[in-house]
Amino acid sequence: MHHTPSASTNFALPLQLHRMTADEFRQLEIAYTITESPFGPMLIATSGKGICYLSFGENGTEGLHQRYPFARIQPKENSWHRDVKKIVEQSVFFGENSGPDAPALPLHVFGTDFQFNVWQQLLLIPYGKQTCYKAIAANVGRPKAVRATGTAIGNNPVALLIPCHRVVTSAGKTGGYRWGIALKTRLIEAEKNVV
DNA sequence: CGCACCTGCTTCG
DNA sequence: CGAAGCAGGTGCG
Repeated sequence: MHHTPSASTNFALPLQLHRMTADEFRQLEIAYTITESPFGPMLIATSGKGICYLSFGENGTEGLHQRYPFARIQPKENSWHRDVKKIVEQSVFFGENSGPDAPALPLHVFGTDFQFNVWQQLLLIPYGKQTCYKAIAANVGRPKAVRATGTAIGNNPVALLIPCHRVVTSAGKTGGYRWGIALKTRLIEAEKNVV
């Protein structure tokens, strides 16, 4: 029913997951852009070390400020923002941008050990595939913590690139989604309609 | 700080 | 449908 996440895939975005230290978390300088995307308004935010926040359907910075309460946050576009925008646009038509010009993107996220482990597992789910919460829980060594895993997935700060939309219930239902179940369904469908 | 209590993108009976 | 199960957050002493 579900697929075991695998590290090898033809559609692998060159993403590097960096863990934010507590110190960095307190001294954060964040630049963000809000732009239109095929999936509605998208907010992209970066620290000095990588993409630290990506959300849909937000037209303000409430969520960003809530996530990084100590950060200095200002609207300012940089090349990482443009790379993300390009990836999201191209992915609709060509799958993940895995060609020779695929930009290597660093992600910079803050979370507990448990959360970080869960998010790392998400990056192993191939484009167009799905797995279930139970499988992720097992993969981080906490087979019974399925519900906690759902919560951790829901707290993923970087939507889409950390593909929490590829996790569905064991029963094959869509499950929940922080940015709305409708969007989750759309993202899953979009990944199906690609060569 | 320590602890009781509550809430979730679940799962199983 | 309810209970199990568990990480994280909150609030109170």
